[in-house]
Amino acid sequence: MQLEKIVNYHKALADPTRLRILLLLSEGEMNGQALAEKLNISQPTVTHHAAKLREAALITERREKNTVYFAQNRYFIQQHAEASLKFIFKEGGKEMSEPENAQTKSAVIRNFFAKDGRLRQIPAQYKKKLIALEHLVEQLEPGRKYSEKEINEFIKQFHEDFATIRREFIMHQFMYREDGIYELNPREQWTHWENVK
Amino acid sequence: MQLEKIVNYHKALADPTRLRILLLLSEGEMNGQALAEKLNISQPTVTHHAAKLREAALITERREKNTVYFAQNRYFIQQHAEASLKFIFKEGGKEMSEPENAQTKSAVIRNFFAKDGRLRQIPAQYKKKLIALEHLVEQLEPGRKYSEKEINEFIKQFHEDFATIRREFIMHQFMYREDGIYELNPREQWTHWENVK
DNA sequence: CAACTAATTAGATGTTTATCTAATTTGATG
DNA sequence: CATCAAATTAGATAAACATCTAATTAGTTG
Repeated sequence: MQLEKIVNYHKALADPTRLRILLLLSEGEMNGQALAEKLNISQPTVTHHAAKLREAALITERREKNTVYFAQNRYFIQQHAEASLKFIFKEGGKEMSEPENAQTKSAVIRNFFAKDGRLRQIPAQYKKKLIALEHLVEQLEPGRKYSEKEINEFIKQFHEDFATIRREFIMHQFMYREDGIYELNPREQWTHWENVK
Repeated sequence: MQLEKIVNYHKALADPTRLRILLLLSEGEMNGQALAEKLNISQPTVTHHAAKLREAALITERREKNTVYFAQNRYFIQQHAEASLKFIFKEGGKEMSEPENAQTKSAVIRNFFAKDGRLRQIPAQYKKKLIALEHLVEQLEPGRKYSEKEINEFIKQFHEDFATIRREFIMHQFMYREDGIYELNPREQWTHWENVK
């Protein structure tokens, strides 16, 4: 449900300790112990808050040996802030209808992809960008594990800026990365399916 | 303290009932009883939540006879959302130095405004947008009250999308609106002066 | 002022949650 | 496999909070 998500976003930010964690992370990633020390709290407390922040998708984690590095997920922080305002101001009611949606989709693909299938440019507008990204990931094999090099090669077929696009794949949850291995996420996790449902 | 304010903002929004109140108010003002009925909660509960929302300046109240009408305070809701993101992303620390600032400013004006004074396009980048907006509002008379129509006419001299720009004027605290009457805010309230101080 | 209506305050109750210490798990490394 | 380091889980405690009913206040109107 829409409402619940927004509540959780604000709950996540409605605590001074968590805000201070995010503030520290604005300078770069940090591991649990470092946070505990900086904030003068116990490690379990950090774990507790990290869990809340993770649930709301406000941070990302990266495991190296046995230490976990936390980082801001700027993208989702911003995304949720926006969604929240839209909700309160009720600018969410007037969504595209399904057919209109499908129409937009093919229009975007026509406009942004060349005949040979290459992506002319990355759309700046949010929804269009998602459509373009989706069009790309649909050409990956579900379940297959890709190395970073393979992903780069794949993207380069369509666009020279593979680094940006690879990052967007992760950011919008089209793919999941662990230890340099990339894998397609199930469709239900793709970012804009949230919007549509 | 900065932190505390932001926490309170998110606490205010971190409750489903309060969000639903705001949602109802997005359609216009409402009194306590009506809210209680719509939401299926007791009147004291409404009072309780109204107090929280009022503390965070997210609603305004108007008393008529013995009934109190609540309304969204869209302006502050947006303002706090913005402040919150700025805080988390720490866009308060690394400011431009004054001379650099002045230089950037005239460069932005040169680039975004045509010879005849019209705004070619609204800058997408945050700081540049602020500079452009400031340049516009500087041409309004301090202390004078403008009707919405007058504001629209004023903006149309510079750019066709008066609705967006009018909204930005409010959003960034260049102007204050009440009952359709617009007035310039004192310079100290303009958004980016916060950053500079 | 009596009666009415809407709102607020008081006080009670149950739930959520931030934090701690102690115990356990995870992963790496001698 | 024993040890070490970092993180997590379990469990306890205290504070914060959402909600209710009952009592009170504020304001209006016959």
